[in-house]
Amino acid sequence: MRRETYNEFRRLCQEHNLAATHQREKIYEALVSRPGHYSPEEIYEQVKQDLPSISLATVYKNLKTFLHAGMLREVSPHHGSWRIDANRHPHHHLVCTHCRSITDLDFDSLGPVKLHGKLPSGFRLEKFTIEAQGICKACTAAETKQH
Amino acid sequence: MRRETYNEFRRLCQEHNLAATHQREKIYEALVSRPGHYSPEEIYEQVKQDLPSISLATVYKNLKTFLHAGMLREVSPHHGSWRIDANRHPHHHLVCTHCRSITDLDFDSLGPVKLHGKLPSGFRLEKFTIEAQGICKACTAAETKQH
DNA sequence: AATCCTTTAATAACTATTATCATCTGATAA
DNA sequence: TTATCAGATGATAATAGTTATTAAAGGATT
Repeated sequence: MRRETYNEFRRLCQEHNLAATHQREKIYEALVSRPGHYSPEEIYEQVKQDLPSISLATVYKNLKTFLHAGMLREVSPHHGSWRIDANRHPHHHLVCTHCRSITDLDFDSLGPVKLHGKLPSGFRLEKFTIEAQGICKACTAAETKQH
Repeated sequence: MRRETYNEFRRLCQEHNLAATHQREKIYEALVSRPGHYSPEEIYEQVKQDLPSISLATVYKNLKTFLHAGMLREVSPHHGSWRIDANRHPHHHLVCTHCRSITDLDFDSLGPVKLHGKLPSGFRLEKFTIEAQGICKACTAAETKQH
């Protein structure tokens, strides 16, 4: 691992009161040293090359730990369950990051995406999708009721 | 079901050579008659109120059938596996709808999202996310090689 | 009614994820 | 150094979500 990455990892662990273990180091490295956004399984495979005895559960657990500490983020708020869209008209989505509900937002509510320059060569664009992420009405209500 | 919806359902089935069965009718209705975007399990629960003996597998199978026929769409190309993002700088994503790979796109490559008017009342916006969906370089290459 | 093809329901199988728990590790104090 | 202890790990069981299998039911056509 590059010294810079290593120092950052140590710093982040210290900041969040996490032991900077060998396993965590390699998991972190597997994430930041490569360009894509990988699944736990892929990260596991990568780390296993250095630490053959690591457990998949350790990968999952530490990813959760890192996320919870704010060291990492989820790429998308809607993994985990398959959602179907029966609306054939162009539209956007409002996504509640709390209850994961998804509702439609009129196409005209948002301006078009403007591309500055070009996309990476070789990528064949089909469309831009915009999601408005936040907390829905119901969740906001439930929250304020609690306090 | 509203007559209009029913007719549309019949038409769509005919168009795609699908038997317009009772089960399919109710599944379709469960999707279009309500505002949100539901999971197979939720659709199953809804349909069960009319057809108590329907099987969850039937729901899955017909959702796939509808999708394949183009009668419906998936809300997101990346449900199914959890992806982690270690890039703490603001950025967008390029998503390949074929191999499901996700790579970063510079924040400055795209202009800001413009909101015309207001979002539905009660929704507390955290951020807009933009995804560029399409076919990545590797998949395009693999495709052309085949033909 | 007999035949054929499609669809369905039940359920087994599989994959992704989470929980459990015994063991191990590293830090600190004795 | 050893004893202690909290936290981390690895093995694996448990669960949730999804897909595959298969026997039976339904519907159209002969």
